[in-house]
Parts: sequence; C-alpha cells; structure tokens
Amino acid sequence: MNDFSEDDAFEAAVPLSQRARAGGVAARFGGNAAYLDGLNPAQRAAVEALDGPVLMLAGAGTGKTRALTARIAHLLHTGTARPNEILAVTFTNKAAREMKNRVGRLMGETVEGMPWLGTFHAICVKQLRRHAELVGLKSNFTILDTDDQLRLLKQLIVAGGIDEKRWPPRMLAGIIDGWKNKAYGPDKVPLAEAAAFDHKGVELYAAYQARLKDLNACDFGDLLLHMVTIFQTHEDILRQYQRWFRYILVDEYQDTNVAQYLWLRLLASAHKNICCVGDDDQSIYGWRGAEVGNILRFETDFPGATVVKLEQNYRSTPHILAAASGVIASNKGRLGKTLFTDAEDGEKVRLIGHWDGEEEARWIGEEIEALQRGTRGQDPVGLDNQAILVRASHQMRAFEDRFLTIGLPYRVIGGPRFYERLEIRDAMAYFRLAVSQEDDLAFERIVNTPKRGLGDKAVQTIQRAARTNGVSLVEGARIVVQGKLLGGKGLRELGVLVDGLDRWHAQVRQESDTHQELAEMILDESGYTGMWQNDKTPEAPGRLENLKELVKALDNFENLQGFLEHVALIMDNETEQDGEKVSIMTLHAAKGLEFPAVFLPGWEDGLFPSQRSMDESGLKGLEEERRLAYVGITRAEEICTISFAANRRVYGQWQSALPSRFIDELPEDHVEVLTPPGLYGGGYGAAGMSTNASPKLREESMSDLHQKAHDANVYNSPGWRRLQARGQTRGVSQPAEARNMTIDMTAVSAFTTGDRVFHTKFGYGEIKGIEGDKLSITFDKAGDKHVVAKFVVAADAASDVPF
DNA sequence: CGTACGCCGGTTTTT
DNA sequence: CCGGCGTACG
Repeated sequence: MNDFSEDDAFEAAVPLSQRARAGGVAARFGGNAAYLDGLNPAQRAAVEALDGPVLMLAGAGTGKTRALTARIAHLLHTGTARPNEILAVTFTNKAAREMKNRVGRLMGETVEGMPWLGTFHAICVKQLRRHAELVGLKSNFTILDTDDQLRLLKQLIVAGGIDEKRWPPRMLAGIIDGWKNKAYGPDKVPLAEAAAFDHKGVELYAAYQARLKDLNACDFGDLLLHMVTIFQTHEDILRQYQRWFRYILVDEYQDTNVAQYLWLRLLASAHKNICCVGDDDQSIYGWRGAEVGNILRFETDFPGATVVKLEQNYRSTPHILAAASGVIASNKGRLGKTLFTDAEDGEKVRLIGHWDGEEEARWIGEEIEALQRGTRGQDPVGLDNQAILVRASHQMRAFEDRFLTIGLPYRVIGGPRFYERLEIRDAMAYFRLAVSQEDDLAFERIVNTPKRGLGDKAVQTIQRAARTNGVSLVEGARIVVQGKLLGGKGLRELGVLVDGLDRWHAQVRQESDTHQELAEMILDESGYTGMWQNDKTPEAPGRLENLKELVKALDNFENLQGFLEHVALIMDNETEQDGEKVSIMTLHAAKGLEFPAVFLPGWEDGLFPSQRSMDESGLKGLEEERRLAYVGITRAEEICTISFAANRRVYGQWQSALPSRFIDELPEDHVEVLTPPGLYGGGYGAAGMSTNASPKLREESMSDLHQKAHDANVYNSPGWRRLQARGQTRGVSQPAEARNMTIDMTAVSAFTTGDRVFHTKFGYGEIKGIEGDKLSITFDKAGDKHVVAKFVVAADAASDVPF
C-alpha cells in the first residue's frame, strides 16, 4: 500500500496557494517573528540554520526546548516547510506534548497540529499500519506490552522443553530487546552474539517472532525494527517518506539506539535536513541500548554539519554549575561544553555525611521543612519546589517511612505506571476481548480472573479445542462449552463467560451505549469489580479507585477501540496535582526536570556509583554513573544538597560504605561541608571499627550517636578525611522541637485506642495508643508504626468505595 | 483447583 | 528484610 493520498497526515494543512517561501507567509503569521525575541546568539544560530545537518549540543538548562520549538516556528513562519512536512521526534509522550503546546503558543494557534510530531514509537506505529503486510502483519496489529511479551516468551520456553531456570523469560526478553535495539532481526544476529547464548536465544527469538506474526501482534522494539527493515528493502517507500519529511528534528539524540539511528539516517539521507539536539553529558540510558556514539559521530555521518553549542545556562547558580562541571570533567571522550551563567553566586553545594540511612532521611525531612518555612533565613521554598533524587528506587523507602511518620506530604514520581497495574491490565484485557474475540492473550489473562474454577487443565482443554479447529481461544471455549468437554462448575462458568463476551462484543458493534457505560457494564457483569469489592487486602480500595479512574479516562476517546489504540503507546503517569508535595524520584526520572531545591542522598561507593554498573560495564559504566551525577546536580536551581550515610541496611543486613568517589571529584571551592547533627565540632578519625558494627540503637542520645559516629570507619575514610581537612563546618540542623511545630489535633481527636483504621500505604490496623498528633498503630500486614493522624481514616470509611 | 508455606533473589525505565 | 514464584498439600 504505497498510496498515501488519503492520509490526512499528508494532506496539505495549508492550501498550496498560500505556500510560499518568505514572502506570502508573513501575511499568514504577521510580519514579525516574535519567537526569535530573547534568544541568545547561539540559540538563534541553531534556529536559523534551517538547511543541511545541524547538531545542537545543548547543555543542561540552556534552553534546548526553547530553541527547538523556535526552530519549528521558524520553518513554518518562513514558509520553508508546512506543518505536515516536518518530522519531529521525541522519546516520551510528555516531551512531545510539551513541544506541541509550545509550538502552538509561538505560532499563536494559527498552525494546525503537526501530524508527525511525536515519539519514535508513535510515529513508527503510524507508518507501520500502512505497510504492515510487508512484514507479515495486518494493519490492525496489536501492540503487546511487557506483560504480554513475558507471558508469550514463557509459553515458548515451556513449549520448547527448556529449563526455565536457565532461561528466565525476563532474561530472554532482555536479550531480544537488546537485539531489536540494535536492529538485528532473528536472521541478522551476529554469530558471536548468537553463540554467546548457545544459539538457543536466537532460536527462541525466531520462534517468538513467528508467534507474534500468528497473533498479528508486535512488541515495542518491533515498531522500529520493522520500519527499518521496510525502508531497507523497499526503496520506493523510503523515497516517498524522504520526500514528505523535508525537515527532521530529533530531541535527546544522545538517547537514540541503533535502530532509531538507522531509521533517522535512512529518512535523512536524501536531503540531510536533520537537526539533532542532545547532550552527550546527559546520556544515561546506555544500559537499555542508547548509543552515545550516535551523537559523538554526528559530524562524520553528516559531513559539513553545523554544530552549535548552547552553553549559557538559565537554570542554576554558578556554584551548582561549577560543581556539576567539576564532576563531569573526569569523563573521557566528551564533546566538551563549558556552561556559564549570569546568575548571582547563591549558595555553595552543600555536603553532609550521616551515621545511617534513617538519620539521613530524618535530616532531609527536617531540612525540607526548614526550607519550606524559610527558617534558614531565606525565602521559603514550597514543597512543590523541592525534590529528592535517588539512584535506586529502593532508597525511596526510607524517605517514605520518615515522611509518613512526620506527616510531610510527598509524591513518588515514576512508580508503577497506571496502565501497568494489575487491575488496569485485567480490565483492559476484558475491553480488548469485547472489541476483538481474536485476542488470545487477553483471553488467557482473564479466563480465570475472577476465579471461575478454570485452572491449567481447563485452559489446556480450551487451547486444544482451539488448535485442532484452527480458531481463536474464544471460539475454542465455545466449542468446549457446546461439546461439554469440561466438568460441572468449570463448564457452567465458561459458558457464562462466553455468553458475556458475545454480548459485550455485540454491544461494542451496536454502539447502543456510551463506551463508559459499556466498560462499566463489562467490569460488573464479568464479576471483576465484585472480585475487588470482596477483597479485604489493603490494596483493594485503591484498585477499585483505579478502575473508576480508568472508566473516567475513556471520556477522552470516541470509542473503546480508539482508547485501546492509544493506551498501547501512552504509558504516561498523569500525576494528580493535589496540594504541595515534595517529589521523590530516581535520577533517571529526573532528567529534564528542575527544582529550586534538590537533595541527592546516598552518595556512597557501591550505591552511587552503583557496583553493578561498574562490574558489568567497567569504565563505561562508571562514566554513565558520573553523567547521572551530573544530571542530578544540574536539576538544582538554587540549593543542592548532597549526602551520604556511613551505614545502610541492605537486604536486612547492616553494611557500611565509603563516601562516593564522586564526592572527591566535587571542586572544593564550590562546596560547603555541613556538620551532621550530633557531630558539632566535627568528628575525628579514630581507629576503624569492624565493618559490621550494628548501629541499630536508634533512640540513643545525640552524644551517644556522636560517640558511635566517632568510631565508625567511614569517618576514617579518605573521602571523609578530605571533608575534615577542608574544615568548613557549620551547624545547620535544629532539633525539630526547637521549631514551632503546629500540631493538628483535630485529626487525632477523631480516634480512640482500639479503633480499626485504614492507611493508604500500610493497610488496615488497630490503634494501640495516641501520642500528641501521632497514632501508634499495629497494622495487620505492616506491623507497628507511628503515623500522623491525618493520614489514616476509620476502617469502615475505607471500605466504602463505590464503583 | 485453590491456598499455604518455603525459597531465591534483589539497578536504573520508555514505549 | 520483603515479595514473587513454585511446590506441596487440602
């Protein structure tokens, strides 16, 4: 199918008569190009160099998105390109949305939507739907999520009689993804790599691809891989796209993998009007296939490229920039940028060591409250403007525990994504089946959810019936029901399920109800809602809440099909904005964000830089970790606080660690060393203690803690001694009691000892005591906790979640 | 077929 | 220390 004339994406958004270079356009958009106002010379150069290859090296906070959107505006404004002739690619939906909004704003709504502004995946889906048959798919192919993918791989492993221990589905998925990222089809995997996995991996890869074809499905990696394959084997199609996409823009180029790189290079090879924006210093996704090499090699790939460096930073203070630059300077083979700023000096980066992880969390909690109140003698910093950035998500727990206890509102960014949650996937599987009864994976998922007495044996019977008749599982189930191939209860239940599926399917086609009503009906009639209503685990109310949320989300779509189509690609986590909260997230999740105050805890060797990263990838791994440090520091606008703990409980065992080597790389002149609480006057290196000393004496006095800290080997480490040698110490942390704490007694007065209560994180429990505004609660699952009263509700109120 | 217990393993994450 | 998963029973 090479004829695109019907695709609205290629329809001229602007009548041809109005299309003109430079001249006639002014009439359309007004004479002046307001989008150029306020750009610095480098940005302006990047915006105005429209033709030929351009590499925009944009350091952190240098107005990259601004330049990129201005460039699009410029292409449109000068009439160089129409909106549908511009291909603009991002990695995330969020970035795509942002760019769309900003272009719209710059152009004053005059421009119709840009059809080819989107993520790599969204754009590839659009293309692949048109050419699916060239890779053996139908244009209505489904896109599998990770969960489907894993279940499929597991089936293949089991079917192949392969030991699941030696070939865990997760590992196989990782290997296959890796190959797809490099644009290797099953037949293109280099012999050496194939041999590295006993050739079994390739065998399974081929089987997996064959199975996907059978299911008329593909996974995320396929979207790119298939398009690259099509472009490489069908020159006419490639030519067409090359003509259509007259200008190409790529965001976060340092994160592209080989498949994405090939796709871009193929599309750009004719006219070479490609503008890539990126920062080699912020390449932090090497472990999932990103190739920094792509950006380092740009000038070789596109000889004569215009290279523009954006080095003026509009985000951070000079001290923060200097600290970040100091750390990243240790990396080799950088393209090299020197960030500068006009901003006032501000505060130095603050560095503090703690006895253990809990102490660190406590200190940061108090510090956040102090900043919020402006107690430190400066403008108050709202909670929305503060963030804690950690290396690994398990570090979040210490903060969550602490913040729950003191009642500090927080939000975890990038947790389990909405559409990845169990209940959402189950519900979606029902919707998928209502739309198409061919969806075998969806059927397998829900056939026994809720429990219908249809276990492995029953499923096997259904599968056999389906296979021998060459039909879908739903049809197979119908055959089983009609032929009474199962026993009493299971048979009856299966009959009910099949009837339900038929009914829902019919209703989808008739469109007799609104799709929201239909969705709600499906979830009710299938017994899925009831399943969670009867569930007494602490998660159940939340899951029901999520289901309600899901039905609400349907509002934005025409019908169920439309919804399913979009959800496959939009795994976004729309974070609800309810009140001021501190953000807690990983360093990876923080890329692209900025906060006035940033806390960077856990700077200990082994944790950050991560031991595993260094073990697996050696110097390359260490350098990526260092870039992560760079990304972390450069998120801060005003106040950046780095901390580490001498001891940490990891897998239930106490372990001590040395301060991160990155701390040694911080330039002294831009760092202020704070004194940990209990160490007024500073600690002095004493003889090291045994490394497994238990610091589990939490409620000890400060002087006791001091004594302990005194002896800890961390204070005798090279990193720590360096801090001492700098001799800059200043007490910061005030005891919490010294600050005027407002205690909300209204919440606490609602409870008495013995009440059953519900807490969103800890679940159900019973109040054992009341101390000030805190409740001491024994939770059914989570054990004894002290929690601020406003974070719990009476247990009977919690079960009252209507659906 | 569903539940209870014991064992293993345990970064980073988007689409 | 915690959760997911697989095996062993009811």
